[in-house]
Amino acid sequence: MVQYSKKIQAVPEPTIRRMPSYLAFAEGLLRKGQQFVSSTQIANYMNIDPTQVTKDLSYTTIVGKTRVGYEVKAIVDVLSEFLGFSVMDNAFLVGAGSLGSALLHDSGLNHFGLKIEAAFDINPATIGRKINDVEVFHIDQFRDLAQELNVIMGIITVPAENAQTVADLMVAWGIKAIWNFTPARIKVPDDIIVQNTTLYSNLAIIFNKLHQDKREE
Amino acid sequence: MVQYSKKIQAVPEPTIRRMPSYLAFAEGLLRKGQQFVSSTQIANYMNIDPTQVTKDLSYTTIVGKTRVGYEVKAIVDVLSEFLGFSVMDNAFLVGAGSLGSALLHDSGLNHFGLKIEAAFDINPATIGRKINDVEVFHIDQFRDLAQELNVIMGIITVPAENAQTVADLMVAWGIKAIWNFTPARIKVPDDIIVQNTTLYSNLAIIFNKLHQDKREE
DNA sequence: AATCAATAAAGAAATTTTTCTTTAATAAAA
DNA sequence: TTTTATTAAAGAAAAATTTCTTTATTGATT
Repeated sequence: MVQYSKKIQAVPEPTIRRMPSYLAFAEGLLRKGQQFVSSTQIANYMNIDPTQVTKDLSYTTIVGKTRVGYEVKAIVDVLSEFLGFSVMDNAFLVGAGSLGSALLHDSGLNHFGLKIEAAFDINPATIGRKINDVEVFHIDQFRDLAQELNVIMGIITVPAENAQTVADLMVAWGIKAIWNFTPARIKVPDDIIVQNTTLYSNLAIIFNKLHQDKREE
Repeated sequence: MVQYSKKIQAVPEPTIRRMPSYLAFAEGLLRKGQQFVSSTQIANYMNIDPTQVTKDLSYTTIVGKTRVGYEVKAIVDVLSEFLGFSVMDNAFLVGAGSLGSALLHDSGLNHFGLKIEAAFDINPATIGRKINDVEVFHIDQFRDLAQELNVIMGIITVPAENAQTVADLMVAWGIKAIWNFTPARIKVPDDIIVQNTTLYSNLAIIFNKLHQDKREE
C-alpha cells in the first residue's frame, strides 16, 4: 500500500483554482462601487452552481449575510491574503529559453506575489543579458545567489529531458517549492512542494473538444 | 435544473492533463532506444497508481501486451495524434502586453500544433511591431485576417476587465475555440469551446501549500 | 405587523475520479 | 514441460468533488 501523494490538504485544489477568478470578479465590482455580491451573482459569472461558491468561500474567514450576500471588499482582501498574493516571495528561474523568457516578460507574476530575482541558463549567448530587467546568470552561480537573496521557489523552464537535473540542483540548494513548467515529472524529497504546470495540457484539452465536435457532426 | 457545463466528454479531463507527460516520458525512452514500457514504469515516473495509467491509455487505441507493456513508439505516435499535437491549427492572439508577448516568444506552441498567425492590440506603441516574427496589428483588422488565414482559435491575453469584450468580438468573427488566459470568465454561445488557463491559479496552489507547511510546523 | 422572497449555510445525495481487487495472459525461470 | 512472476485489463470499492435539498435568517413588500 503505497501512498502516491500525501494530501493532508484542507482546501480542495479545484477550490483554490476557482478563487483567483472570484477575486478578479470582486475586484471588478469594487471598481464599479458595488458593495455586496451574492453567491448567485458570482455563480452566474462563473457558470457554476451557487452552492459551489458558498462552499468555496466557507474555507476562508469570509461570511455572507442572508439576503444580502458577501461584502465585496472582504472578498478582495481575504482572498488575496488567502491565496498568498499579498506577500512577495522570491524566485529563481532556470532555463531562459522561449518559455522562460516568456515568463520573465510577464510582469503579472509581480502583481500576484512572485518576484523573479534572477534567471539562469547554460547558453553563453543569453548569459549576461537582461530580460525585462532580470539578469541571466550561469547556472553555477545559483547557490550563492539563492542564499544571498532569500529565494524559496525555483521555476523550471528547461527542456523536459533536463528537468530532473535542474530539480536535483534546486533541492540541493535548499529551495522549498518548485514550479515545473515542463511535461516531465520530477522526483524530489517529500518536504519539497512541486507544482506541475504544463501549458500544452490546456492545448490538448481544447484540441480534444474540437475533435469531439467533429465526431458529433 | 440548470446544467452548468454540458460535459458529453468521453475522456476525463484529468486523463487528458496527464497524457502530455506520458508522451514526454515515452519520447525520452524512444530517444534512449527502449522499445517497450510497462504501466508500472510510467506510474513510477508519474508518481501515480499503475492502474491509472492503464485506464488513461485505454481511452486511446493503444493496447498493451501482458508481461511486456506498451510499445513506446505506439504511445508516442498515438498520443501526439490523440492530443492533437500532430496537426497544425491557426490562432490569433489578442493582447500583446506582457503575458501576450510572453506566449509569442514561446516557440513550444508551434511544436504542439498551434501556429499563432498574428497578434492584435490597441496600443499604438506595439502595433506594427514584430514579436518573434509575429506581426502585431490593430484589433480592427482581426476580421479580415481571420477569414484570410483560416484561424479557428483565439487567445485572450488582455487585462481581465476587457476579456468579455474581446471574447464577443472573437465570437462575432466566427472563431471556434477561445483560450482565455485571464482570470475573468467569459460568456459565449454553447458551441464555442472555452479553455480557461490562469497561470496565477498554480501560483495560488503553491502558496497555499507553503502556508500549510507553516501551519503544521 | 405579517407575509414573501432571496439568500447563506449545513447536510445529503449524486457524480466523477482514483485506488484496490480479481482475472487472465504470457515471458522467464526452474 | 511446469511453475513462477509480471503484466494488462476489467470490474468493484473508495475517495473526492459537485450538485441537490433542507433549514434558518432577514430585507423587502403588502
